[in-house]
Amino acid sequence: MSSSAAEHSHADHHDHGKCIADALAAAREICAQRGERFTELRGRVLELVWESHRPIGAYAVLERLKADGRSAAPPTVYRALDFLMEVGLVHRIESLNAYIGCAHPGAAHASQFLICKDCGTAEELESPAIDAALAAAAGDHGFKLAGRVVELSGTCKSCTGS
Amino acid sequence: MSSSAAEHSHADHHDHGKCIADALAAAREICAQRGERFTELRGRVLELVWESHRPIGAYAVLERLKADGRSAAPPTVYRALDFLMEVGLVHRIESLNAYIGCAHPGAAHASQFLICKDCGTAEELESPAIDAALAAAAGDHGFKLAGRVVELSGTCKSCTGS
DNA sequence: CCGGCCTTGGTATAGTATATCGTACTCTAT
DNA sequence: ATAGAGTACGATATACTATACCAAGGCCGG
Ligand SMILES: [Zn+2]
Ligand SMILES: [Zn+2]
Ligand SMILES: [Zn+2]
Ligand SMILES: [Zn+2]
Repeated sequence: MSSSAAEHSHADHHDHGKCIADALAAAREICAQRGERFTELRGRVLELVWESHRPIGAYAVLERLKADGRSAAPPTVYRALDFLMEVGLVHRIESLNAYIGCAHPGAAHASQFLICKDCGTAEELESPAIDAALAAAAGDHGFKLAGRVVELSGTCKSCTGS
Repeated sequence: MSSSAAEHSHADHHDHGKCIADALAAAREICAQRGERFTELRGRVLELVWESHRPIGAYAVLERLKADGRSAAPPTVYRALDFLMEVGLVHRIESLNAYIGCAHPGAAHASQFLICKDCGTAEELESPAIDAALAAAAGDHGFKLAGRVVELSGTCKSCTGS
């Protein structure tokens, strides 16, 4: 396995394997509850998204699928990603055209992302204060709020220190 | 000139021509102050962005440039858009891969967008409350904030009424 | 006028996403 | 079991978005 320098630079250098396994187990659970099929392909794509542990592009997922020896094309991965987003297991980062595993799947939530320009990580927040401010602003303008894209870029704590 | 039904559905059906003229005049002023060259091409691109009066894609701008009889290619429009964003005359909407004229150019500002899924308009806000909430959340996580992408989708006031 | 810098033209290519069609699988109801 | 409906996947083609690169022309300070 390979580990980039950026990955090692992080303070919370958790057990990556457990991290992924937990995400997959939770995903299986959630899909079962919702009566959705958590197929082998979908599981593998989710695993790949979590393995990167930072936002990963659809075509990067595709390459890794091919590296498995599996036959795959763009629609293969986009379908899987669309499904995973639908179920709430994956988020799309609009400003990066990339995807990342949801840190708190299972419950509907409006999240925000802190995207480090140095190490590439994207931390998922669920700040009620931000969401309240967004809802208030929308309400002030008679806007019926449906979707939120909140992506903050800058330098994360770990990268600032070094 | 053409006007779509969606455009007409809006309550604040302002004088479009004046709207564009004002934006161009302000742009000329700002570029002069900053010692930047507001060339014919850049002016035309800004004009086209404002003409659409909702987020417009780079390739849509390109088509309109060609319709002028001008020779143009993708880099032509991307260079102009990059310049206009640099100077703060245009914003990019990440979730749409599109561009829109800045409603309050000249001063640095963090803005948010209310994007109507029905009529396609994108209203630019500058909510201090939202920005404060974002800054607070970033600070809580030791994140040094540099860029903000806040794009809310839903249904605008005009479209909700009808 | 010269030389440097910025702007633009032009071509090629990279990167991201979807349309479409056919096949295989899964589940369910007869 | 078998038929049928619905879903998921394979495969090909294409659309959409963005950048790399080099050449030519315009502007401006010397
Ligand atoms: Zn999430
Ligand atoms: Zn970092
Ligand atoms: Zn603005
Ligand atoms: Zn609307």
